[in-house]
Amino acid sequence: MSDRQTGTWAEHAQDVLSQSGHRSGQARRALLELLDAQPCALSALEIEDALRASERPVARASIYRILDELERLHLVQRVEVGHEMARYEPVRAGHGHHHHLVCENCGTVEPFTDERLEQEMRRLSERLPMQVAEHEIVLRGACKTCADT
Amino acid sequence: MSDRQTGTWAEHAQDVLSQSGHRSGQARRALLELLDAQPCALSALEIEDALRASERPVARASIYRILDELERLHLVQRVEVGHEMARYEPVRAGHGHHHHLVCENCGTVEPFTDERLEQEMRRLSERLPMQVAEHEIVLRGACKTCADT
DNA sequence: GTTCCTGCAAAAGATTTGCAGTGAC
DNA sequence: GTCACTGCAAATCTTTTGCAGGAAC
Repeated sequence: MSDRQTGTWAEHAQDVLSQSGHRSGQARRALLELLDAQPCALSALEIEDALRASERPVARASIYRILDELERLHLVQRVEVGHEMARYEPVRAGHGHHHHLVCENCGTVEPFTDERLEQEMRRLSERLPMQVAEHEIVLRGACKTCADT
Repeated sequence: MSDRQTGTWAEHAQDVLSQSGHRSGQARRALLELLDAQPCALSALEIEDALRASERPVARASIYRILDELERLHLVQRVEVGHEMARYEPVRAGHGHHHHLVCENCGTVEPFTDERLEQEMRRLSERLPMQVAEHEIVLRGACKTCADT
């Protein structure tokens, strides 16, 4: 909220982390940079593979621990898109908020945004018997490629 | 679509099952009745416990197999509400379609419905580059009880 | 009688935990 | 020097699979 708009999400995350008493290790740094470069959500195992493929592998347990902590600090959002494993993506203030299309055939996950939908969600949040902190919307079906086949 | 409106969901499910070439076993019958009596989604393990508590226990493997089949036939919907396991609930034509509020504090899951939201989803489905078959919406936050504490 | 349904036991896959060594501050 | 961070291995938990006996039609 009170951060400059300049700087990457990874830098922002580092700030938040150090302000909440964390030290800076290479595993978390690598993970933050990887996530920052992604257009959409990655699973823990995909993160492990990606980091192993680059020059800095990170142990699976560390990945889960780091993602856990990032989620607790609301720096990443966990997204459940289906039968598979959980996925994680950076939470970027303002822009970047989006939802997901999941192809039931090929499993592809794509992001989408819609302002009217967001308005509707804000209205809903007022009306419901709950203090709503976040929402998650998943649409399932056949993606263009699979529908045409 | 072409079924009478009378009869329970469990009966309807039995019909669909037999029409698609399934026989009728006691495990599936017990599971259908249990699901039919629930107001909201149950996990496979909760189903196992509930059935064991009643007079007709069903093996865990059977529960998963049956839920799988029911999902394939669109008789139940799988709902992912968080870190926990998957949950399943009956799909009732027309009425009964709803979404979920999840309390991040106590884990309670509650259903809600909203017609304007559904309209918005229909509009969205037309506009997106995907043949949308279903949608799932989860709101997270603090439920009334937890928010007041 | 044939084929599906079910239970049991074992396997698989994702995620978590315990512990010891290394590194940040 | 202290305490957080990380890796490795083992454990845990949910879900899946293989197989054999029993039930439905």
